[in-house]
Amino acid sequence: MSKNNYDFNTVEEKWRKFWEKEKIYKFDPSSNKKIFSVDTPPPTISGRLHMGHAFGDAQQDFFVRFKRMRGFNVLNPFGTDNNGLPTLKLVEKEKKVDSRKMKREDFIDLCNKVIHEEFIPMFLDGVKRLGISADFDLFYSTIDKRSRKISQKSFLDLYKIGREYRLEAPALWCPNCQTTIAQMELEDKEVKSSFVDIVFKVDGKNLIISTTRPELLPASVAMFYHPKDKRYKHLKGKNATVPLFNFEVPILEDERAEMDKGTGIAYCATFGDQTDMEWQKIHKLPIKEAITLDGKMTSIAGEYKGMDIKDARRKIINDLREKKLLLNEKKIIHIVNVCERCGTEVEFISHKQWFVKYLDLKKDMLKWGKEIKWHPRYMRQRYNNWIHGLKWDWCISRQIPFGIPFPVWYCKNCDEVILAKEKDLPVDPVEDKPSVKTCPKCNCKEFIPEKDIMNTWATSSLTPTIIHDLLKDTKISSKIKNKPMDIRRNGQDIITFWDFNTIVKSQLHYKINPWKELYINGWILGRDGHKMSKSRGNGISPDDVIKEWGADVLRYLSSSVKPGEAVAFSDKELVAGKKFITKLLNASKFVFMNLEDYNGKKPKKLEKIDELFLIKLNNLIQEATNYFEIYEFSKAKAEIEKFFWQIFCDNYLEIIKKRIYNEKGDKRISAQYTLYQSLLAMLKMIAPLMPFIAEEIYQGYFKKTQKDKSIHLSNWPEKMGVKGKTETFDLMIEVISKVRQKKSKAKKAMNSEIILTLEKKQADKLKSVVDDLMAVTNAQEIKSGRFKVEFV
RNA sequence: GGUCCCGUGGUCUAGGGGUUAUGACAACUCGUUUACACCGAGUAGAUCGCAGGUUCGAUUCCUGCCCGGACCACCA
Repeated sequence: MSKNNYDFNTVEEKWRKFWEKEKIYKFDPSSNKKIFSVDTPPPTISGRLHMGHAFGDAQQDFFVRFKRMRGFNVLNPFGTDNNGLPTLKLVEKEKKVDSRKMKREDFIDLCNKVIHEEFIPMFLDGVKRLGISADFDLFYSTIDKRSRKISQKSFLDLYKIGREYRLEAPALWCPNCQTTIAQMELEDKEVKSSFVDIVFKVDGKNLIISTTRPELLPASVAMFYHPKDKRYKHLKGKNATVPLFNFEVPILEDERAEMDKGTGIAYCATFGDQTDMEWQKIHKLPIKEAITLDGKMTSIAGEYKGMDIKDARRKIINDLREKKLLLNEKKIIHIVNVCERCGTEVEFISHKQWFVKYLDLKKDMLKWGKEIKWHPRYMRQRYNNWIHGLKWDWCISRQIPFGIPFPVWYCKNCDEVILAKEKDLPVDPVEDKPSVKTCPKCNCKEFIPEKDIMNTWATSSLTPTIIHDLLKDTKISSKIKNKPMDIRRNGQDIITFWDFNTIVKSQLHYKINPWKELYINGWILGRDGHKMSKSRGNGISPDDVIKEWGADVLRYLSSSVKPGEAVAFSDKELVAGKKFITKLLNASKFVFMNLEDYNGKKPKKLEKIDELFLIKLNNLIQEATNYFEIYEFSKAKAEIEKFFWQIFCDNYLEIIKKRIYNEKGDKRISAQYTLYQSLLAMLKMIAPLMPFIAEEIYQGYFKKTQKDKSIHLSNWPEKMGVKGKTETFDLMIEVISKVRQKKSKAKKAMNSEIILTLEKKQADKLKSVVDDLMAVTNAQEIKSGRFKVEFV
C-alpha cells in the first residue's frame, strides 16, 4: 500500500477473485442461522449493465452485506430477465436478423444461444465488478426451463381456479407488417392531418363534431359529451344520424369527453383509439370493425369498401364537402403512433387474448399493499394510485415469437381449450402434441396451438416461486415454503408492474404476500439533472466510472442517495469517495505503524480520553446500525464518514499521537487498544458500502489477529464495554479548536509551543485529560484565568 | 391531466417548531508536523423558493402559488 497510488483496479480484482474462489457469499441451506431472504430483481438484459442497474444493485448489496454481518443466513440469489420483447429486439439488433422473416423455432434457438453465451455472461461481469455479494450459483433466467415450467404451471393453476379467461380484445396492429405489435414497438411521429368539423343530425338539427378520422364513421357506435356540459345536456338519450352512412347512434354522457376539445362532443368508433375502446367496454357498445387486417375498409364502409384507409379518408371528406356536411377543415400537425419498423400508422384490431381476472380484487389489493412495509413509506401511494386507476383485467397475451408460450391448444372445431398436463411442462404447443387425442367436447381430432406468448411480467412476477424452486431439494425448503420473503428491492418505475403483479400472483396462488418489506432504491439522473437517456445523450456507463474511479467509489455515490429519491450524477461526490478511501488507507497505516508491539490485550485501565472516545464510538455504532436497519444508507454513511474524519482523524489521532510515540506501558496500551478496536469497528461499518477497500485494509492489517476469513464474514461491531457522558470529550475538542484558531491567527505552525490559560471551571472539567490536552496543543503549562494562548 | 417527491451559502447537501443552521467542493489566509499536500488549521459566504395561516416563537407544521424532477395516464 504505497502512498498516493492506491491501485484500485488491481486491488478490486484481487478481492473479487478471492471472494469468488473462497465462495464467501455462498448460501448455506444447512445452516441453522436465521434466514434473511431477498427477492432478486431480475434485470432485463438489454445490453451491458447500465447506471440504473448499478445504483439499485449496489443499494441492495448494502443491506445484504449488513444483514450477513448481523448474523443472518442471507439468501440472495441472482436472476436475469431474458424474456419477451426486449430480448427479441436485442437479438435482432445484435445478430442483424428479423424475427418475422425467420422460422419461429430457429429464432427461439438463436435467442437461447445468444442469451446464454453472450448476454448473461456480459451482464454478470458488470455485476461482479461492482462487488455484488449474491450467490451466483443460485442463478435463474426467466426463460430457462425451470422458469418456463413454473410460469406455465402458474397459468394452469390460475385457469383452474377460474382466474383466467379468453376474450376478444383490441390489439395493436401494423397493417403493413401484418402483425400485432407491442406498445414498446411504437414510435411517435408527427404527421399532417385535417381536423374536420362534420355534421350529424339530431331531430333534423345539426350536431357538429370534430375529428381527424372521418373514415371510421361507418364504425360509429355512439356519441359522447361530458356530463357537466350544458350545451349538450338536452340531447341525453336521443339518437344522432351518422352522415353519409345514415344510421343512428345513441348520445351518451362520459367524463372522458373533453369539453374544450373540438366541439366538446365526440363520436366513438369501436377501435378508433384508447378512449374509444374504453367507451366500448364500459358502455357495452357493439364492436364494429371498419378496417381489415391489411388496412382496407371493410364491408360496413359500403361504397368505400376495399379502399386504403387514407384514400377512404380523402374521399369521405370530399363527399361530405359536396353534401355540405363538412363545415370546416383545419390543417393540423399531430402526433400519431407508428410502427417503428416501417413507419405505418398503427390500428387496433380485435384478437382473442388471455386475461387474468383481478378487477374484482381491488379492495384486497389495497389491503395486501398495506401489509407490506414500504421504504420509503410514501411509495405505497404509487401502488394505491395504480390500483384505483385499474380499468381492465390483466391481458397476458403477447403476439411475438419469443417468450414463454401458453401451454394451450384449441379444438379446431369447437374452440375448446385444451390444457397441457402438468407433468409435461414446459411445453411449446407449436412443437409439442396436445395432451389429448380427441376433443372432449366434440371428438374432433384436430387442434390449433396457441401461438401467442405470455407477457414478461407473467413470469417475472413469479420470482419468489422460482427462488423457492432453486432450493426445493435442500433442508431449508420447508422453512421458506409458503412464507413471505423478507424483502424485495427495486426501482420506483416498476412498482406498478412488477411489485403489483408479484403481489397479485402470490396472493392468487398462495394467499400470502410475496415479501414483508419493499425497498424502493434511490436512483441516479444524468449530470444535467434529467433521467439518463439516449435521446438526451446524458448517459454515463458504470463500466467507465469503475475503470476511472473504482467500484468502491461508484458504490459510495450510490450510498449518497436517499431511498426513493433521485440525485444528479455528481463528479464531486466521486472525488469525495476517492478521498475517503485515501484517508482510510493513511489512517490505517498510521494506526498499524504504532501497533507493531501490541499484544491485542486490554489495558488494565483505560485512559480517560480513550474511554470517552470509545463511548463516542458506541453512539456511532448505535446510530449507524439503526440507519442500516431502516435502509437509510446515506445517513449511515454520513455519520460514519463524519465520525471517522472529524472525530477520529482530525482529533483523536492528534490527541494520542505524542502518547503513543513517547509513552510506554499501560498508557500506550490504552491508546493501542482503542486504535485497534475503533478502526476495526469503523471498517466493519464501511464494509457493506465499500467492500473492496474494507477487505484490503482488513486483510492487510487485521487478518493476522482476527479469525474471520473475510471482513464480510465477520460480525457487525458490538458496542465497547464503556458507558458514560461525553461532555468532557466535547469540551476538549472545543478547546483544541480554539487553540488552533489562535495559532492560525498568529500565523504559527500547529505544533508551536504555547502557554495555555483556561477558565478555572473548564480546567477543572478537563483535569482527567490534562496530559493529553497539553500534548495535543503542545502547551508547556496550563494556567488559570481568562482563555489565552501565549507563544513561547 | 392525475399522483408523488424536491426547493437550504457560488455549487452540491444534512437537519426538521426555540440550533451559533451540518458537511463537502470551490474561494481566501496560514502551516511541512515521525498517517496523509490526494494533507492539516483557520476565514469569509445562507433574509432556509414566494405569499398567507397556526403558534409566545416557523427554515421546520398547514393552505395556496411558483420552480425543478419522477411516475402513471392521455392526446377525438
